[in-house]
Amino acid sequence: MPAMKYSRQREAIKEFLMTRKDHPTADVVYSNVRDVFPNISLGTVYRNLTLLADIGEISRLRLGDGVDHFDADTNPHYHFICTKCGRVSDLDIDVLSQINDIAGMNFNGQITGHVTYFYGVCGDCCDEQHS
Amino acid sequence: MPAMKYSRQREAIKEFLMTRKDHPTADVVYSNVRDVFPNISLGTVYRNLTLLADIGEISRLRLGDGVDHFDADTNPHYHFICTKCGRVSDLDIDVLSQINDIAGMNFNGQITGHVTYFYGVCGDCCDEQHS
DNA sequence: ATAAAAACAGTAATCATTACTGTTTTAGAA
DNA sequence: TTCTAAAACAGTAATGATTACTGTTTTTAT
Repeated sequence: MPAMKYSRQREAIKEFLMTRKDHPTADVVYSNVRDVFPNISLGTVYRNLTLLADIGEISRLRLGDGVDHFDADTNPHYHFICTKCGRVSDLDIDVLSQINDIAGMNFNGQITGHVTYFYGVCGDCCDEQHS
Repeated sequence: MPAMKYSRQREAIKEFLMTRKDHPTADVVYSNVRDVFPNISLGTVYRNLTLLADIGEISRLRLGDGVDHFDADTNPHYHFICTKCGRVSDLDIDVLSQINDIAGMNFNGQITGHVTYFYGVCGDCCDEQHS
């Protein structure tokens, strides 16, 4: 556990993430932060995303599409992923903590949490189907 | 969509999966089916697992640990993954279809399903802590 | 100013998974 | 039971996301 030092690259990564609510992948972060630091390396982006996630300043989302997404909003909340366009969006519902208890009823062990994401067709893709 | 032909390898893969309720990875399937078909290739295992999943005879689980797990039980059900030993087990609770409706309340789009897995400490790992 | 620790850019390595290639099986018809 | 086209195979190469390594540059506290 080495002491963390300030870095302009890390700040830029965090700042970029905060401007986006679509939970970009490391690659998207990379190509955008490149506008500010033209020769930042992809390794630096990955290292800092991992580092920020480890200290809890951002969160890493695994949504079953094979690539990690990152979110500057660390408040527990749920996500929706569109099966048509792949876009990720936030859902405005309370955390379903009661389902941990339901799951634990017939289970021999301790359930401390769950990961849930919803899927379907997003608003924009629904509109396209009607036109 | 080519017509599917019988294959002994595919049958062995399916049969092995049915003997296990711990949802093994492709690699585990590979090393076990190798006992019956000593020179089956890893590619064949992957191809058949994907094929079986596509026709709905098995299901593919993405539990956030970076590797795919496979399950011969295709009835919709939930899974638990132990944060200590990594073991995966089935949970005996009803499908929480009502949470799709809850999630859809403040959402502009159609929610058709969700993926949920629970985590915590399994029975065996709980026991170890007390000894 | 100095120096140790941390971070960097660039690149190589890893690991799960998929794609390719030439050979073998399967299955239905001759 | 041949024969033949399609499908599957074994073996291997390629892909793609992510992590690890290396020598250089920043940071930060003395």
